[in-house]
Formats: sequence, structure tokens, C-alpha cells
Amino acid sequence: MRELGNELGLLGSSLYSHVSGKSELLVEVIARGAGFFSESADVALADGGTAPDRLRRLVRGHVEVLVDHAAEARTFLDEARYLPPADRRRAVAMRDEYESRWRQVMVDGIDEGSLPADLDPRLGSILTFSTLNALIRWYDPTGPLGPDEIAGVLADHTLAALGAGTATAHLAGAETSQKT
Amino acid sequence: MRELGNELGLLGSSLYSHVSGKSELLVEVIARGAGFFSESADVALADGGTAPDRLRRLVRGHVEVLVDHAAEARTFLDEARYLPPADRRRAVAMRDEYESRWRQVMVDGIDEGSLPADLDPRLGSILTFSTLNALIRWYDPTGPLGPDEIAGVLADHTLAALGAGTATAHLAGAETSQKT
DNA sequence: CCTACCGATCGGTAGG
DNA sequence: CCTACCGATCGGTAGG
Repeated sequence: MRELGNELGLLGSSLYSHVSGKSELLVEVIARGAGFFSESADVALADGGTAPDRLRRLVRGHVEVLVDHAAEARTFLDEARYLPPADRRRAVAMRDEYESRWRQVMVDGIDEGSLPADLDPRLGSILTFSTLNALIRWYDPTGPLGPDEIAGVLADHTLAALGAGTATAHLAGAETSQKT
Repeated sequence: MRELGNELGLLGSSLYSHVSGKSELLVEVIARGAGFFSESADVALADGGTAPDRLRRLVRGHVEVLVDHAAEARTFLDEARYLPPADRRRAVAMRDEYESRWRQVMVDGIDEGSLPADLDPRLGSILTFSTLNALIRWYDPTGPLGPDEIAGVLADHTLAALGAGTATAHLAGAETSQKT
């Protein structure tokens, strides 16, 4: 708290005139992070297309949030456990709501045949987020891979991992409008 | 330190007759974790076979260490950054040595045609460890998935993610002894 | 291995 | 928003 106060040019104790305590600040940062991810999913899912199409856009949006709002994203993903129980439950609910949208796309993909019938959406989403969220630990925006490149690589990697290329595809293409 | 001492039936301060400080203990736990992973790779790579064969055994061994030696594994993977610079460098070197053995298998797979030619071993190993190491955060050994099942699922997932099934395979099988 | 401490740090409060 | 504090916790030390 002293550190945060100093960054605003005042003492740590002075912050308590504006917030009830440390966890109120944490809740706010976490909610902001949740908002970024949620809005990203809104955009990614607005346009429809096959499940792999939508997954690809979800991955791109997710990676963008991780890169462009790294602090809030990291706090949303990693720090919820330090919240008092009631607030922690709310944070977990936000994350679960976001993840459920990914799982729904996986279910759609299984139904339309663009994803393997034996894919478990719950496990698939856990493993996907495992891979993507670890970006926070190693990605360096000033490094050789730009945000766009890494997003593309991760989209390919994620679809391959879920078996998007190898599905039976007995109905694949049904959702896609006829192209030349 | 008080907590650790109490677990041994003595005071925190008494520990300083046996260790020089907190970071000495951390170094020891990290080295133990590194040892588990290193021995696991020894076993996994002892038998040869195609790159996907060896990767599958590496994944199984890695998951076993994560499950059977969760505390040491977690400490090795997550806590090295809290070490003083010199010790931290040693810990990072241990991890890099282990990861280099995975990268070598990926290089072999590219050479033999069992893995895609455009696979980047460095990126491939980062993404693989991202997925596997996240187990620590969510896997519950008392849950529905047993250690063996989860290891199998993760091996399949990893090979698919690396494109093991979709490689050009112009040389695939060259390493495999002739079978019926 | 214990007694008795130290200095630093932390979230937070009373009272103005 | 500051002054002046509190109680708790932490890694660690001196001296026996």
C-alpha cells in the first residue's frame, strides 16, 4: 500500500480515505482484467463461421489481451486466490463464464464435425488456457516475435492440439458458405 | 523458517545451526526437483525409437514427476526466481539442460521426417512445457483422471500440437525396426 | 538447540 | 491528506 501511495505522490496510509482496504483494489484490477477478456470474446464470436474459425479468433483476441493488458490479465489469472472467499468466488465465476464460451465453441465443433468427437471440451479448454496463459511468463514484446506473429503461431498450435485438422469432418463445411 | 522449524519440533532460530539461511534450503529443494526430471529423461531416452516415441515417453515421465513429486517439481519450476543471482543462474542452467534434451528430440524428429520441417524446437518446447507444467495448478490426483490416464492424454495432446501426425514423413519409419 | 532479541516490513487505524 | 502509531510477521543473530 505504501508503494502504491508513493506512486500517486502520497503516503500509504492516505489511501485508506479512498479505498476500504487492499483487497478492494485487487478486486477492481481483477474485474478490469475480466472485462478485457470478456469484450475480446464478444468481438471474436460476433462473426460466426466454423468452430475452428471462431477458435482462431478467440485465440487471437486472448493473446492480444495478454500482451496489451499484461498487468490486468496476469492479476485476473493468477491473483484471485489471494482474495477473501466471497470476492474470490466472484472472480472464479467471471473466469468460468469466459471459459464456458470457449467450451461452447468446442461443443459446436464436435457437433459440426470440425473437431474430434472424442474431444473433452473441459479438458480441451484447460489445456488450451494452460498453453496460452503461460505467455505471461515468457513472452517478450521487444523480442523477435511480434504480437501478431505469436498470436498466429498460437492459433495454429491450439487448433492442431485440439485435433482440428484430423476430425472426421462428416459435416465439415456445412457451416461454411460455398466458396469457389 | 519458524514454520519449518516447528515441523521438526524446534524453533525457527534453531535451524540456523544446520543451514546458513533460507536460500540454502530453497537451493536444495530445487536441485532435488531438477534431479527427478533429469533421471526421468534418462529413462525416457534410454530406449531409442522414433522422435514421437521418445517424446511420448518424455511426456509420461514428466507428468509422473509432476504428480509424484509435486512439491519439489513446483519449487524447481516456479521458485527459482526468488534465489540470489548466482544460485538462480545455476537453477536456470539445470532447467535449460533438461529442456535441451527435449529440443534435441524435436530436432531429430524434423530430421527423420516424423515432425514438421517448420517446427521451431525452441518454441515447441516452450509451448509443450507451458501445457504440461500447468498441471501443477489444476490436476487433482483424487479426481476422475488417474495419473496414467492424464499422462496418456497429455502425450496425445502434445504430439498433436507439435504436428506429429501431419508431418511429410518422407523418411518416417527409417528409424523403426521392420515390423510385420 | 534455546533465550532473548534486532531491524525491516506490512496492512491498517485514530485523530486531526 | 498527514502525523503518529499499532500489532503481527519475517529472516536472522548473539550468547549461552
